[in-house]
Amino acid sequence: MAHDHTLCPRFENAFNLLGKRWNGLIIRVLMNGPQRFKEISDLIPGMSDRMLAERFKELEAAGILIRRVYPETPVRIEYELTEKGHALEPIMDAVQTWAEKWVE
Amino acid sequence: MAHDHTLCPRFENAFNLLGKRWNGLIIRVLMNGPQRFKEISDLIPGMSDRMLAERFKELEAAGILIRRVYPETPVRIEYELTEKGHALEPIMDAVQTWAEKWVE
DNA sequence: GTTCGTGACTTACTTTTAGTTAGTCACTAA
DNA sequence: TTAGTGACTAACTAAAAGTAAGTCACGAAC
Repeated sequence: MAHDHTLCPRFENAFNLLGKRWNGLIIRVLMNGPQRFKEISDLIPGMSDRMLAERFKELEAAGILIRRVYPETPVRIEYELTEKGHALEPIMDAVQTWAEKWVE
Repeated sequence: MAHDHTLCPRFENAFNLLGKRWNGLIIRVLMNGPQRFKEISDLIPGMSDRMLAERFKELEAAGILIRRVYPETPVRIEYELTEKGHALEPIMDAVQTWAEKWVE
């Protein structure tokens, strides 16, 4: 057998996150700073609230974002990228660059 | 209503591709040059042949790769990135960099 | 003081997508 | 003649996503 350019397991793991529907868009939207549930929902056309709630839980568990509760009246809840989440910015930028050149 | 940082439709479109399971890994593997069905299949653990065949069709339709048939005996079929596909390299590199720093 | 609206979800149900197993077809080697 | 390989395809089941409606706490409007 020849040499195998086997996949890096960290790379695979990264694409388990990014390669899941909506995650890229959610992260992209949060790059503009913390936002509330409804704001994000409004910015991503086609995504249902159910999906957004589900993704938030996964992304929080993965350490990409945090959920902050401000106990005002009415209560305000914001979602914000962690350092790990912000570190995805170069990826988002690269996608944007590619998309501008090659999409449509 | 405040300003809306609405999503760029090209970006959205790009993530329709990258945000689909297996696509990132398939593209990553093809960055190392043209490869055959079975080689790619062997390099991506957990992905079935059915999925690979389906993804190839989609990625070919999206202009990311081409299917080349070499009429030898036995016939040899290779999948190769197009220019558009190769242009995804900075994204793959950015994912790799992020993964090395933040995954596991 | 009851309905109306908003924000952040949850539940129940349907459809779509993915995973699993087996099969096909054209060869070639034993 | 049988077994194996490469590149798929078909049939079926399981998991994920989509859709619609509901909940709960509140505050404002009629």
